Amino acid sequence: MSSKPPRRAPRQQRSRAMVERILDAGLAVLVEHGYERAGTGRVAAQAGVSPGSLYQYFADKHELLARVIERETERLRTRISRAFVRHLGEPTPERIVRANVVTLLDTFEANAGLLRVVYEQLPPSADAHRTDFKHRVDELVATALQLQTRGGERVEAIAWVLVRTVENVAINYVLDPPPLGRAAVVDELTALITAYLAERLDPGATASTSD
Amino acid sequence: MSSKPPRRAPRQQRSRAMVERILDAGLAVLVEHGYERAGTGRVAAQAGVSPGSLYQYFADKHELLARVIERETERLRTRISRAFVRHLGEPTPERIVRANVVTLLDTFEANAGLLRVVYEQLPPSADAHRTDFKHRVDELVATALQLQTRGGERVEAIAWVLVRTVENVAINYVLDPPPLGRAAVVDELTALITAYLAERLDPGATASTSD
Amino acid sequence: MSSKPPRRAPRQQRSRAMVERILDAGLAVLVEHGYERAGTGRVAAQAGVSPGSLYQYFADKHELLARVIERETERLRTRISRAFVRHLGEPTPERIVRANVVTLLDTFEANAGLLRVVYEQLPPSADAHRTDFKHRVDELVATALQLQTRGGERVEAIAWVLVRTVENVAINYVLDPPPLGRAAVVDELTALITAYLAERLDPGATASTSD
Amino acid sequence: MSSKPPRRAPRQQRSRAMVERILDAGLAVLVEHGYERAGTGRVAAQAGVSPGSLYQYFADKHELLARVIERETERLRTRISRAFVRHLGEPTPERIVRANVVTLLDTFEANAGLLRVVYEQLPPSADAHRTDFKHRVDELVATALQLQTRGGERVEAIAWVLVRTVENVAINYVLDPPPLGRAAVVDELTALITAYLAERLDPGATASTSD
DNA sequence: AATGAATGAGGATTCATTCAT
DNA sequence: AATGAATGAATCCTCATTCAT
Repeated sequence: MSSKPPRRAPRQQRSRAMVERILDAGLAVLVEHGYERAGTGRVAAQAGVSPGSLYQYFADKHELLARVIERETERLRTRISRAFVRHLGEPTPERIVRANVVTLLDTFEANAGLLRVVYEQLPPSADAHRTDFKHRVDELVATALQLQTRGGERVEAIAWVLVRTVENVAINYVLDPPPLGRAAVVDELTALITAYLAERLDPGATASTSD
Repeated sequence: MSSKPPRRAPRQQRSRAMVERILDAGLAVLVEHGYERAGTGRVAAQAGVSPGSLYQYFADKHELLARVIERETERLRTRISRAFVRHLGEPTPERIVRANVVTLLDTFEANAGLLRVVYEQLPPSADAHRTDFKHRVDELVATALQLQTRGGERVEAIAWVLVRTVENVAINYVLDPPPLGRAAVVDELTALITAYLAERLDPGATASTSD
Repeated sequence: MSSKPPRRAPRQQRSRAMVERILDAGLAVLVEHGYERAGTGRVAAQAGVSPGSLYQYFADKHELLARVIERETERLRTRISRAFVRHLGEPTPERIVRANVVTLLDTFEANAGLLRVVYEQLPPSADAHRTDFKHRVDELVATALQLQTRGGERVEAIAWVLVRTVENVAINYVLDPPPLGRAAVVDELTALITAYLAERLDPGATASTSD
Repeated sequence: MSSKPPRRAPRQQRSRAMVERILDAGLAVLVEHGYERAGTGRVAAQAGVSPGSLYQYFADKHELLARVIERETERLRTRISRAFVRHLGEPTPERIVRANVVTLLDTFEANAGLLRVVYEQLPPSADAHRTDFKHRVDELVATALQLQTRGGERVEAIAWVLVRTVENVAINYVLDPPPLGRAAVVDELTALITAYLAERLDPGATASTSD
């Protein structure tokens, strides 16, 4: 059905600038008005561009908004990934975990508006990226665990649980801040992860809870 | 925000039945079509009621949908809370945790359609209830921890982190099922919580993080 | 693809009146602005109705315009058919033919605006009716010829040629009037048909009809 | 109506070639997509030219399409006229008529796509040429009749009726083919014309043409 | 002369809401 | 209380046309 002609990839400099302008405007509108109210008209106006111009570069409204979210998501991913690698130099596992928690909270706090849209208003059609993103992080974390430890087969399950745990605690801290103070959240989250990893990756050390 | 005059609460029995019919229809439409496509027309048709009648009981579309979500959320909360209390009779902490994890996954799996809407498509305007819901669960869990242990001041922070952890792991298990198998998820989540609680509530037992 | 819900058939009196108002407006707009410029906005304005109301009764723009044309075509057909039957009482074939020619020119002249749209601007999508209409006339004329004469197998071919001949001469007389005077056109067209029928249906005889 | 300044007639050879390319493209698009969907963008793309270039040679979209139709119409007219003259050498009037009928059907069949556009979708603005075309044919036929016979003053009326008759029968044969077979159509149309001409131009005689 | 990015008015359609019945 | 026809603002998208390069 939808045989829309693919929009031309911007090659000229002016075009590229225009695309950036539109994506910037899309982000602003998305954050200010939410997904449902992010109309093409509003985006065009915000970008100082005519409505028709949007369609020079994006097949329709959904592609435009998907690209906005894709770009921003990618930015976050890059920042977090780099910090992750950097933090591997920390001296103890607890320090590694803590440093990553801090980075995560910082990054999320700096992008609260975007996260609100991404986590609370994305229609299923635009969902693909969030899902893909997490799966890639799963693999990254599983790999890191595998390398760092003599972790067995459970590594994937552990990574999966960890990623979802950290994600949501951090998201909630930003989008629905608890009356706890940031330090407490960092401490608790760090403790949660550290205890879990100690239990799972270094089983001899302590014991399974009670039995 | 909403300066609309509040509609009269239905007192007649017929009215109450009508409200239920509309809420039922709202739920069905929400689950089948998603938030954006949950139009008043569709809800009215599904309820076998005229569009105008909706406004006898709800100020506008958003109040209607918010009430749908409120009602369903409350149902879930009740079910989970009751099970929580029941599970306190389990013999060991690990068994208590595990039983609650299982209940949670069961309940969420049985309401996947609703959860998808609530967790992926809610506009900010309809968001209030998810938040309230979690705050009440926070209190519940904090209280239980307080009673069960000699846990100190950190109880609230622990409860907050725990609730968010469990919530999201369970939600993800239902809405974006991992290639892990249910048993693995139950085991890991149980281990995560148990290790964390042992660490925090029974600090002497194992290692402390940094100190 | 197009699973548009069928519009409700108007049962109330008010609804029926509304449909008529819209169709009247559609005709007026069609005649004044032509098919391409017959926008839903213009039709609604002309009808003194809101744009949305159009869609209460018509699935889309094309259904609306098709219904306008259908209704008018049917009116013309009825008028011409009745006259056709009436004219069978004329004393000679030549008089029958002449009477029908006159009726045709009269009717077409009275609906020149509509005919211009129907014959010069109909997109293929709206074409079905013109075609159906002519096929029905073909059958009517073939039947009449069969009854009136001992005409053999060629009756269908004769009817087909006759219908197209008369149609276009009459249409051209109205839409692109020749510098001939109406009487001359009536005479010639009558002579054309009469000579043809005499030749084909009464092969042994000579030309002249009367006698 | 069109108060736009007339574009300069192309004098350079390259320009002339460009105009031809555009007209060719216009014809292709017109035949493939119909009048309404014959956008300037599509024509430019088909011609391998930029949209802006169109306006170097044509004041607007309508002039462009009108010129396309003008050129094609002229081609048809030329072909038919030449055949007409050639056919005057046939031995009997009936043979002359038949030969022309055959030529007409052949030519129309070979240009069905164009005719569909011209006869079913032309907006009034592009209509002028069809009209002109027929008037010139009228004169041609009237002259021929005048020369061939001692036909009196009615010659013009006869030509007018004849041209419209033949036109529409042929058009219908191509655009909405009857279930008759080509031979039958040729026979009937020939008979129609022959009988009519005999009656009108040779009034004393009987039906058959003889010589 | 040619380009093609940018324009922006225009058009079809939807849908939350109202109100006469 | 209920109805459902009517509303009309809002939305997405197209396309003829222009103009800086």
